Formats: sequence, C-alpha cells, structure tokens
Amino acid sequence: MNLEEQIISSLHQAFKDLFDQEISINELSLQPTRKEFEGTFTFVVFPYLKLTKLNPEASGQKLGEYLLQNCAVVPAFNVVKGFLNISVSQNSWIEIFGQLYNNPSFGQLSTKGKRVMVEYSSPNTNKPLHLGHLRNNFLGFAVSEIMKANGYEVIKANLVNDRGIHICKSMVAYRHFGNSETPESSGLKGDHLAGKYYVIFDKEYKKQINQLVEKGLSEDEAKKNAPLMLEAQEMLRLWEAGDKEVVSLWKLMNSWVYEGFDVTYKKMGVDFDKFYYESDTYLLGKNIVEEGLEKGVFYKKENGSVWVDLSDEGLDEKLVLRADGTSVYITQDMGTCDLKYNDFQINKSVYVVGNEQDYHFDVLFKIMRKLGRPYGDGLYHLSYGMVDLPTGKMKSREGTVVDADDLIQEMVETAESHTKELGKIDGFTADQAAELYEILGLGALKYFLLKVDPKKRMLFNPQESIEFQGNTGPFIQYSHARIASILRKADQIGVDYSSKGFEEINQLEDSERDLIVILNDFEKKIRQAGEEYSPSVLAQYLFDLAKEYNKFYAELPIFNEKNSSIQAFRIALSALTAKTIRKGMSLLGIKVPDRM
RNA sequence: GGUCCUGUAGCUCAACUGGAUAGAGCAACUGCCUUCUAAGCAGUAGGUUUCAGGUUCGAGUCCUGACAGGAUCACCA
Repeated sequence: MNLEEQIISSLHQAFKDLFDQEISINELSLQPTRKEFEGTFTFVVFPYLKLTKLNPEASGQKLGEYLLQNCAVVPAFNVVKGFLNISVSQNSWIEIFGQLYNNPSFGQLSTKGKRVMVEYSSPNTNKPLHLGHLRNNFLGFAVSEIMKANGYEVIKANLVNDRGIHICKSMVAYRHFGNSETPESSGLKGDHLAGKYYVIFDKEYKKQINQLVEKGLSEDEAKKNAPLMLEAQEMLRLWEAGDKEVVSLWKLMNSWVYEGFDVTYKKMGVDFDKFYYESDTYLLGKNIVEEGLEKGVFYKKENGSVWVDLSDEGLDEKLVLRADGTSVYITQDMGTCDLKYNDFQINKSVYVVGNEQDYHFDVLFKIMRKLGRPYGDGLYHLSYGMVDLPTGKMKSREGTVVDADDLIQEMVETAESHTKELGKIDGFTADQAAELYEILGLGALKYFLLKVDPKKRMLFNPQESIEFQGNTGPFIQYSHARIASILRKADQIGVDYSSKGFEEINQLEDSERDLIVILNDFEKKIRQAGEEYSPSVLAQYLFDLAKEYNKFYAELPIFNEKNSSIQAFRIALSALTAKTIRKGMSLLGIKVPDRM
C-alpha cells in the first residue's frame, strides 16, 4: 500500500468509527496541498458534510485528529476552512525514498498481459516527411514507449500509403521531366526526389488548366481534362491492372523513397515492428461488407451501393461500398482493422492520425463495434492538432512546408552554436561533440512538440527556432548532466551512496522532501500518461522534476556537507533523480547526455 | 448551414478531471559564479480564464446561448 492509499484507508475507517458512515473507498481522494499551506496532501471535506453532520472546520478537525492517532505516517495536520491539510512524517519520506531507490524496476509498471498496437507515421510515398509528420512520429513513438512502461506488450505499426493517385502524379511528372535522374545522379535523397516531381506535377498541371481555361473551358472541366491529370488516372488504372512497366516504375520510385525514409526515421529515433502497405490492403474489407449485410448492420440501396446508418449514434448514413462494387477508404480500413487483429490478437489498437480524420474514425469504430468485434472497445483514435506556421497552413503541393530533414539539421546546428558559445565541452572528441549536438537538437525539437496536449493545434515559428532555456528539452537534459557530474565525482572520491544509513537522518530539508514527493509521483504520472495517451503529462512532470532538482542543487551543498550520512543521502537523491529523468525522457524518445 | 475541436499573462503552454489567493517558461526588470556545470537559482511586474446567463457550499473546468479561430460533413484518401 502506498502512502496515499494508507491515508485514504485511514480516512475510510475514520468515517466508520467517527460518524458510523460506510462510504466507498473510491470516492475518497487526496490532492496535493498548495504551496502556501503546511502539509503534503489535502482532503477536501465539503462533499462529506452531510455525513459528518458538522461544520467544515469541525469535520476537518475530527478527521485530522483521527489520522494523528490511527495513521502512522501522519504526524501533524491543519484545517483551513474546509480543507484538511495532512503532513507526512520525515521518517516516512526517507523510508519511501529508500523503497524507490532500491526498486530496480522503478518506472516500469507490472505487466498487464495485454497487447496493444500503435499505428503511427503512415506516410505517403510521394513526398518527404515534414513538420506535421514529426509531431505524428514523436507522438506515436512516445505513446508506444509509455504503453510499454504501463505493462502492455506493444506493436508499433506503420501503414504505408504506397499507392493511389498522388503516387501516380509523381510518376507521371517523372516520366515527362525526369530525364532518368536517380538519387545517385542528382544527389537528392530518394524521398526528396519523389517530392520534387510531385511539386513539378502540380506546377505543370496548373499551367495546363490555365491554358484550357483560356480556350474557354470552365475551371472544373479544365481540371478534369488536363492531359497530365488524365495521364495520372490512366496510370492508376494500369497499376491496378498490374501493367508491367508502370509497376516497375512504381517499385523503383518507392524504393528510393523508402531509402530516404529509413534515413529520416533513424535520425528521428523511431522504429516499427510491423509494416503494412496499402498496395496489399486496399482490396480488403469486402468480406466485411458481406458480413454486415448478413447481420443487418449494413443495407443495400437500389443502385447496389452499400451503406451503414449511424443516425442512432448521432452520425449520418455512410457509404461503405460503391455501386460498382469497388471499395472506398473506409472499406479497406475495416479490412485492415480485422487484419491487425488476426495478425496479433491485439486487445487495443491506437491510431495516431491528425484530427482532420476525427469523423472518419468515429464512423469506423462505431461500425466495428456494431459488427461485434471483440477488440471494438479497444479502438482509439489518438487525434492530434495540426502544426501551423506563422504564415498559415503548410501545403506540400505548393512547397510551403517545413521539411523534416531540414528542420532536424537546423536544430542540430543551433545546438552546436549554442554549445560552442558556452564553451563547456573541452576534451570532447569530434565524434562526441557531434553526438551531443544531435542529442540536444533533437531533444529540443521532440520536447517542443510533445509538451503540448496532443489534441491542441500548435504554432511553430521556425524563425525564432526553439529555445534552449526554461521549459525545454535541453533544460531537462542539463539537469541530468549536472547530476552525472556529481556521480562521477562521488565515484572518483569513493563515496558509498547505497541506501545504508539513511535511517540515521532525522532532519530533512524542505527541498529534499519536495524532491522525494515529486519522485514518488513518477509512476502515477506514467499511469496517467498511458490512460490519457498523452506524453505531455510526462513532459510536464519531467520539467517539474528538473526544476525541483535545480532548486535543491542551488540550496544545499553536497561535497561540502560534513555529515557523511547526509552527504551520501543527497548523492543518492541525485542519483534517483537522474535515473528518473533518464527513464522518463526515454519514454518520450529523448536521450540525455552525461556532459553538456 | 449540421457536427466536432479549440479559446487562460504581450507570446508559448499548465491547472491532478468541480476545490483554497488560476501556475510555469519566454520576453522585461533586480539580485546571485572564490562552493558540486549560471543551458542554473532567487525575486519584481504582468489576469474580468473571449462574452452573457445558469447549476451549488465552490466554476477556467458542468449546462444554455452568443462571439472568434480551426476541422469535417464526397460513390476522394
């Protein structure tokens, strides 16, 4: 039983003994005491006045006195209005610290025996990754790691959109204007090469539209009849028919793109356990349409198209199969849903996809539940807001995007110039320095994108670039490096900071206690981040932890401390903080350096 | 137009799911390097939580209605 549970259990008993009231233990909860009051936990008595039949002050007073006598960890309390502020004894804090410190699996919750798939990244293969993809990838990776820490078995999946009209556009443009250039001959990364022709297609396509409009066609007609568009559509038909030449060009260009993506993924530090390709899955789902018709979940219209009626759930009617029997987007998503389950028997399935698809996933999940899928309740759309630029929305066709590779490069360079300015890394080899710049640059970028609640849209200003001070990745990394330096010195001069002898300590400084309090919250935050699919919870926590540590660091001496027990304790406290930062940051996909 | 999301300090974000005097960072200002890394610490200033009602002991949080921004509502993906 942890600390909060002990106190709550006592309160529960208090209601029985003092007021003869039986209440559910789940109804009782504690909150952190505000800084300006004495105490660590606060119990709000207002909701229980009907049970105590006393005024708020008297109720708090009675409960407080009960705790004092019956709960070993509580040495003091005070009541302000209806708030019962509960203190925890210093011995308890030291004992708790010992438990955390000696727990080899601190930060890893016990196994749930359940399997979850997290699908993220899911790029189109006609263009390179941009800033929006970075948010997606960092979120997906972090959520996966957080789920692992919560005791789930996690499968990271990437559903690659490798077919369709947009790919054909790049292919058509390449045929016309490519002059057989390759990544090697052009010196371009493969994904950038494909993206280049996607942009060229759009440019040339617009020219053709203008020409047709000048000849007297309407805008709509021009869009439909421009030769390049017709050609792309024809190419899609040929691809679906398995045309040898088209398929081989498709394979060639996709292989370039994958080489490019590999480099970017590696740089970003994300990985996958399973790749799905839409070229394999785009025909799936028709059997589910049949099944839905048999079960009466779907219905057929006169023209043969198949629909689902979700108006009883607050949505509309939705098409699931065209009149000509061909699939729409949601048909294949139903199929892929089953495929994932059949492949891995997953209990939960998380889709990391932007919020412009909220409606689509709402529909998809409701359908799968109506069909009675065993995994239906485990479906979750991790919907995140767009990343905006000061100039507005990014459009890849128009080339107004912040390219992922470029941005990462810039961040690393900024980290480099920053570090050189501070001049603290004498003795680093060139390789070590380069590694540090990468850790810091990526740390800043990842933290920046992860610290915000996923569902909120966010603004990214490349001009101002990302800060390295305050609520940032490098601030937390810096706190870790400081501790690493302390631990090096401790080892050097041979201090034993294993947990022996801490019970001799009878005076805890405020900043020591506050640090233990926040360290004690780590697993609670991991749980919350997992339940809410929100890395920002963890990011915020790590910032608070680092801040608390820096306060401790500034206020209290370590190697100048005469009392050897206290000195060892402070080093141990530092070590546990470093371990927590390292573990927590790793759940966000962020590395921490030992020197910076 | 229907549906959904968002609106908190000049800017970027928090607020433990209804609790105390709404907190951090950036930017501004003031201190602190003869002590373990100043990418740090301490402090000052900055608020009608978009607006108007309502629910109750108590509302940034819940309900209603405005206003603003965004997304979505294809036999596209």
